[in-house]
Amino acid sequence: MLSLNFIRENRAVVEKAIADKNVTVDLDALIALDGEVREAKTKVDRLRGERNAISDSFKSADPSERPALGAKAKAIGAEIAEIEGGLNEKSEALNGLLLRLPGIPWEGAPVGPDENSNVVVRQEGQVPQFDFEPRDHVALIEMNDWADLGRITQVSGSRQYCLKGRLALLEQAVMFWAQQKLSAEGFTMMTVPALARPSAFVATGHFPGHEEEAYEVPKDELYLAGTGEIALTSLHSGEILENAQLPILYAGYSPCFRREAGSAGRDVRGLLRVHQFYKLEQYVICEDDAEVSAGWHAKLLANAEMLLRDLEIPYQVIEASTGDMGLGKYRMNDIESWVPSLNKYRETHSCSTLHDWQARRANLRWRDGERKVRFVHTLNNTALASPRILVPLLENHQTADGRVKLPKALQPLMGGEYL
RNA sequence: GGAGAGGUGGCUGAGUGGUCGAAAGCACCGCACUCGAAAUGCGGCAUACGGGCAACUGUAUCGUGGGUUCGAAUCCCACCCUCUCCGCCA
Repeated sequence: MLSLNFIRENRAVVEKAIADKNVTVDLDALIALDGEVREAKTKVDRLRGERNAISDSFKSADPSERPALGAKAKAIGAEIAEIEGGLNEKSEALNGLLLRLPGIPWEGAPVGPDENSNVVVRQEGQVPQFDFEPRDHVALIEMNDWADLGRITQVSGSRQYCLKGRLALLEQAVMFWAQQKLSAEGFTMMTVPALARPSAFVATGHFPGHEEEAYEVPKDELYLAGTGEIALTSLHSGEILENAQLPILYAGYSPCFRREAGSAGRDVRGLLRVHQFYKLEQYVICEDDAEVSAGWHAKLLANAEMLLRDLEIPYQVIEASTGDMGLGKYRMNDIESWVPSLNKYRETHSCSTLHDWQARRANLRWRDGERKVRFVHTLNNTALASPRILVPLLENHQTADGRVKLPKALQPLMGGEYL
């Protein structure tokens, strides 16, 4: 969310952001509504002041004057109610538009309407050269009986999976390993619920707009989150954090649910795109200084790269374009891991800086050195999302005989060189 | 699920219809005292929106939303949340 003050004073900047982010918002209507709301509010405030003055004089007034005072106050009350009727409607409309307004992207982001404008920043690690025909992860799984990808659909439908045996163990191992790594980097481990209220989805920016991508639990007015970010952002909502509390570093672990509406037929094979997965998420709340949050952005990216390096998975870092980065984001860098069977890199991580766009929605603030109250900056990046990460993990480390050689980092936890 | 209690400022906690944005204490900040500190004394200390160059000022906020009233932290209704006991349960 942007402040109305900022919108009034930087209209051209907002217009450019709307265009660059490839969204449609009626800015003219928004600005007109803002004017109307403010005008009505001023009027109501003045009337309330008058009525308060009458009420204050009520007790000291001569009893014979009281009925007249009461009638006058009541008349003002009616006037207020009338104006307020329209005012509520207008502020709701205004708020609706405000929630759809994009954050201002950073100047360095490539400008373009969608992911085709993304830029590869760099590639790391050695793409494996196999002297045999490499198998895809589904073939490896079937050879080794590492999952049930068929039967489970009769229980839960498509895009479901059931990890089995050593692969099920590997998922736990790699998560625990990553959790320890992040803890060592100063992140506080948090397990957070996937079930959340609509307000939490609004705070992150998922609502309004992406309702179709979330599972709904109507009986309890809850939705299933597709990322731990949703719980973590609202965890401190409404608070004013003290200077000394910042930065807050969380390593959030949660189940994640995505309906994958609109991606029918895409990545239906295997573990790449599923409805339920588990994600360890890096999450930062810091002061609203662009340099400070840029520093954390770099750190979150470096952490993710450290994990991939230790997992011996080749990857590339993407600078997301304005049209691809999402409504509220200031900057987004995806990391794509090498998937041999597809002969290309696929997204496994997404690192985002939101500046104060989410903080305003979540009403999440801090008190600076001069005791002034300001909104914080929020950032998040994947640490590890499974089972997607298992795809490059299996495929990049496969051997000619259909086994998988574990990266050294995981060998102690798994008790051997091979899965 | 059943029965009961309760939600007030950073914290504790007073306040059951008006002068209450809210006593008091703690914490915090400033000043005085001190070589320095402690103790003590004095003062300050919520947030949002609007008006004013400013001093300042108007409105709203006592879990949330409605209602009653000239006037609501205080009365009524709904919801949310917390706690206690019972039941159920991984």
